[in-house]
Amino acid sequence: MIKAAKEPFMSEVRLRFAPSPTGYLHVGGARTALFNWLLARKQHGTFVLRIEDTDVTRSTQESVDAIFEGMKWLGLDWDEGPFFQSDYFPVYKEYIDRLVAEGKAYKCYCTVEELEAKREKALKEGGKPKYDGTCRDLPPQEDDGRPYVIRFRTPKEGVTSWNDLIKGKVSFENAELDDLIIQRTDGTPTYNFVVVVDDVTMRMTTVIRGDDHVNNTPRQILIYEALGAPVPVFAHVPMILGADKARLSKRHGATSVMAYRDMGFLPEAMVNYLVRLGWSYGDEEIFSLTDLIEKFSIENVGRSAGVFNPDKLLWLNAHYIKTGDPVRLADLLIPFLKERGVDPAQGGPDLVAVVKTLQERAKTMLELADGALFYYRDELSYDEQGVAKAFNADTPGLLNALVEKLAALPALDAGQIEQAFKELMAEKGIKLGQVGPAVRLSLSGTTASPGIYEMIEVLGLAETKKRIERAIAVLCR
RNA sequence: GGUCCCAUCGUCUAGUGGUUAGGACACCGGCCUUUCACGUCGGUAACAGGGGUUCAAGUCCCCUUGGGAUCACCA
Repeated sequence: MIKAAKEPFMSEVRLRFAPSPTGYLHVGGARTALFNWLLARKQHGTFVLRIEDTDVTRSTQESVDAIFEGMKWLGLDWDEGPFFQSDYFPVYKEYIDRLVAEGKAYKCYCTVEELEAKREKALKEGGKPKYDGTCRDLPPQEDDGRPYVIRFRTPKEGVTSWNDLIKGKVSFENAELDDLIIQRTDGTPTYNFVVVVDDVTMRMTTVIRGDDHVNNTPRQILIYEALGAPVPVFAHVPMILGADKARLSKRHGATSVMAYRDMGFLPEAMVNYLVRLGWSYGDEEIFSLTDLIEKFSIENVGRSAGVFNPDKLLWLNAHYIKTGDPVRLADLLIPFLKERGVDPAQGGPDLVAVVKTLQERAKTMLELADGALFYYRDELSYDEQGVAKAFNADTPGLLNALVEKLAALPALDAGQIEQAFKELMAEKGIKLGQVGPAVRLSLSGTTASPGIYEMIEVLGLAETKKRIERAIAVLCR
């Protein structure tokens, strides 16, 4: 008998991306999300999105929306969620009460001031700034109205270790850990506890997260054990650094994923770049999301931190613009064009045709937009140096002759246009260099543009004629 | 400072005891060419240092050095 494919197996992998909504989706978070998503997709598992908003004061709706927007842009969809931790406070409370009842957690009445003083004193005496356990062995007592936090009772001996999918075996002496607070004075639970409860209740099998959580992991494992829950497999992804090898931050440039969209990057370039930062597959450089689902493996993620290299991102972006579908690119280009005061829907050459002439000349959508502007502008400003070189007394005659030839063509395609140029050159006994640059300037206003034949074809006869005549009028006085 | 992690070209990396240490970005040069680009061919450039283990070490072990992370009633 064959089992239905949909039937859930205990072996099904479940992963999650769990950002805290306190800012935009940054490239590091995006990469973590991507790795989780890829592994889930590759193993036909489940990918969950969970918003870690237990810090109610720092969490914002704008940040939540920014995360959704970033995920959507990158093409990372989720199977369950989004779940918001703030919706589950009663659940956490229940688990905490259970630990207290079992003696695995206890109330601590030390005040913030007392703790601060102890920390400073310990530091001053060269000791470790750990909680000293003042309330750890207090006899159980009735509440007398004094505020308290709840601390997790960490074993004083033994070793906690795990086999990290990326880093290998990592071990901590329990004696190095102190009794962390799992519930604040105001009754809300803290991060290290909540993640564990959520990962337990959401049945996570694998946790891929940033390197900066390595030090939290032993505490969390201890909590899993106290809860009697299975411990998931961990994979700690190395950090992303700036050019100076310091943790990537705004001063290195944009860190928000959406900022890259606004700077004219394609999501596939971003995904490709991010996945290759720390992961590799032989000598291959170009990967689509579909390739990655097949080829990605967390074991091949490197252990060391990587420097974010904007140049390589740019190269990838140029690659995807060059090889991208012109129809899609044209569509994506419209907002950039509108920002520049051009609306292709209001007339002018076909945008898809325009894009085709520019694809291999643009590294970003911004460059593509800038390069496309001249096609839609009525008034061109002409590059002075170019004009000085390309225009002389013979130019008007040559240009007019060219227009006549173009007008006589049965069809205005690149092949025929080239033919017309050849005839003109033969008849006048000139080389292309004596007329080409002037045509280019007349049509585009610049010396760097798509091919002359391409431009004529895209602009069409009427517009080509108009532009050449205007150039003669303006430049040959 | 304690703890934990990391270490191959400038950068991303391949390498799993025996390689002329490979690829990619960037950079430099040739070619192509109607401009700018694209493309293409070629070049410069790395095993942090020191000890072991071994016939043999970029690969294994130790130390040093250098980076990074973390030590909250943040996540």
